Amino acid sequence: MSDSQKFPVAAHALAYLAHKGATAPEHAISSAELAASMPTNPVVVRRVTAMLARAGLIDTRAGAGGGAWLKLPPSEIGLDRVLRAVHGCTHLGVPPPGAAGCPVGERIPEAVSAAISAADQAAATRLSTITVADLLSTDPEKL
Amino acid sequence: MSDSQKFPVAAHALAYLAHKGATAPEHAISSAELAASMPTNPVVVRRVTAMLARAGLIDTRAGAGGGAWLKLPPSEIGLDRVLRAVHGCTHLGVPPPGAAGCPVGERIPEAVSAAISAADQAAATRLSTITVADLLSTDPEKL
DNA sequence: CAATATGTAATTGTCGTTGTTACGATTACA
DNA sequence: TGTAATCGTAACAACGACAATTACATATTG
Repeated sequence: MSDSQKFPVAAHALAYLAHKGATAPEHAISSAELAASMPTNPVVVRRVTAMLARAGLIDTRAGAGGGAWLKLPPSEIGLDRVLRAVHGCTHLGVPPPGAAGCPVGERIPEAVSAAISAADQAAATRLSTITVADLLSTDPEKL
Repeated sequence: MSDSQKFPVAAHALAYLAHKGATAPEHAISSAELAASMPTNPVVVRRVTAMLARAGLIDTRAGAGGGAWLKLPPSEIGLDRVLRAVHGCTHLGVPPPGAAGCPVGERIPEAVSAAISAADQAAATRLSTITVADLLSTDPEKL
């Protein structure tokens, strides 16, 4: 599996919505405007916003004057939820199968897998301490 | 950038060396044997062991009876060092450049970048609590 | 000298992602 | 009711990264 830019794009989009005060259908932001702020392609943005909508973080509406808006206050959207929304993980790799025959050697892959999962969870836990609102603060208090 | 299997391969190789008691040149394990335990290609293993050697975790020797052996006790090799040795990271993505013009929007990418770095560091810190020796323990006390 | 083994370059095939176009469905507004 | 705007998604090509493989110079043992 290859690297994906979905998480940074999602985080940027949510921060942009928060910055623009898009918290209701009347203030929806179009994928074209979000894409211009990256900058990237509107379709790329819609692919991500569709996932964020499925995760319940935003709502979207088609049609003239449509677009996306936040369903929650920016201070209540932890980045771990954003990562999960786009099916992200740390991508540290997948353990090799492990050769059959050696009783000890066969267990190495699952131990490596457990270590990767632990790292994955640690990253998610750290991201949970950062919210979309934090992405807009001018001071670098979040590190 | 695509996913890399370097970290799992490195972790597996180190655990295999520890399991085989390869702690001195006389007990060197060849890349062919390591590759067979994955299983993968010997060249893939050598690419990784070369990085581990540069990081000072193992030593290697060419020639008949050559191969790789550990330079440190397995209990002193934290997996964060292994990850750094293979130049690994969480691969959460790279923030988009951010469109020029909006003074607030321009700062979003660096905020996202800081969040990704924080997640990266959290993952490394978690991996530092797991050693190569832990990968061989039969009980799943590491999670 | 022959056999074994590393380190690295070059090549190929595969796979995932991005960017793009296209299209049907939905919505606002005149 | 008609027109324009907008989403969601499919289809496609271009691109890049990686694994696997072959090849070879170098190093070491016996």
